[in-house]
Amino acid sequence: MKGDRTRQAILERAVDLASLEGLAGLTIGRLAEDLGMSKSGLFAHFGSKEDLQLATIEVAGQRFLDETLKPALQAERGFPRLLAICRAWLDYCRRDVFEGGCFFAAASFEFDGRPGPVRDAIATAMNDWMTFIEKAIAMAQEEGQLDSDIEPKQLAFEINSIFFGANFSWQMCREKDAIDRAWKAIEWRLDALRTTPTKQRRRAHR
Amino acid sequence: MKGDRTRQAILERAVDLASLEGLAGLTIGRLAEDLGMSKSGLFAHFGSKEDLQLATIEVAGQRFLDETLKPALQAERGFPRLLAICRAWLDYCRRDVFEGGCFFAAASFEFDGRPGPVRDAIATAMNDWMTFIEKAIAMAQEEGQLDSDIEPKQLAFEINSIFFGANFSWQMCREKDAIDRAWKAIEWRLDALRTTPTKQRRRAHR
DNA sequence: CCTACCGATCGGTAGG
DNA sequence: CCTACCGATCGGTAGG
Repeated sequence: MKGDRTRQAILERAVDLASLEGLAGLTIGRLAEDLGMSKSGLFAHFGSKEDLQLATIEVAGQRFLDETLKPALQAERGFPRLLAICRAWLDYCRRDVFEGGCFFAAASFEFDGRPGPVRDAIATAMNDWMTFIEKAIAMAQEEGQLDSDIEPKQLAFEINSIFFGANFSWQMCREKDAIDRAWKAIEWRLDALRTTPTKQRRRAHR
Repeated sequence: MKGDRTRQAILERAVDLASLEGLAGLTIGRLAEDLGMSKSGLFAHFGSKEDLQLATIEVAGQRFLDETLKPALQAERGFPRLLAICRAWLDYCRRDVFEGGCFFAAASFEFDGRPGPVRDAIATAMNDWMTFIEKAIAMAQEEGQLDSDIEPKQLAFEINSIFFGANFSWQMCREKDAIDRAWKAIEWRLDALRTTPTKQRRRAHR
């Protein structure tokens, strides 16, 4: 019980530290010092550094799910939900849900050249995420609200690219209108692909 | 003379190593072993690790300029040059000009949470690059070939986002059609914004 | 450009 | 969860 709470506290801090200084740059000594406990005491919760990294990825995924994805799923399926997901992501970026920006964007660019279980876990998480967007797109098409000519994979690629761009402008360039630009780009693209639009709704998300 | 050649050889290897394992993950010992020389012999070419990192960024910029930007500038100014720059970037991605993918994309996401001179140097390089794209867009507008209603900063943001997305799909997901998807996205966007198009040209780059 | 070092920190272990 | 360690590697220096 208490061990579980400690473990969770370690991992919550590990997630933020990793978003700031990298998942590879995460060191047990630094993390222990940050939490005011001994290195070996912290280490006892994990079998190896790799295990710590894998557990950190899992907790990051949970936080993303709780803070971003689940709320967006309240929107009605189809076009509204697709929009809600995009908005939720940009809001997650703006709110700095992870101290150093999107954990998964950082981890992806950090580990794309480092084969191993950590890279595989990040790739799986990102793949799940991309598949999730694709399904939201396909649903909007099934509802007859989105042009069926566009391949869901293509549109998901474009939307996710804008997310990377937003994270970059926000975290690296500290541009205040980073999120606005990203939202404009997504809105233009989705509005152009929209079918049977309601005038009221079009106005609502402008 | 010989010292300069050695220094250049060290930095060329440093650039590729950094693109694979990160600019922070770059260690002097690893680099020296890779090049078959002593740690201190290598270190003597630089005053500190930070100097090595800053020199690595410079050489990466030079390689990008030589292999990607300069050839694209052969295209006639305006819309053709804007297209050529985008094509050149996607080709640079596909050709793996840096062993582990785009050095600057990786460095941006790695250092956005690590204040200091290294982060500043990467931010400056990225800022120069974004400004360069913006100017290419503005030129196409001046030539009357691109819709003047679109803000150059906005379109540059969108194009650069697609570049990040392409690098991610190519390096992390190992998707063969990553570059095709990115090219499609850019082509669609630019074609929609194009004014006074020639039928012949439109067909040529489809 | 080398050998031979330095103190600090790395991931990890022993034993309690 | 701790103290007290381990060998390896880190960035960096002295002296040649």
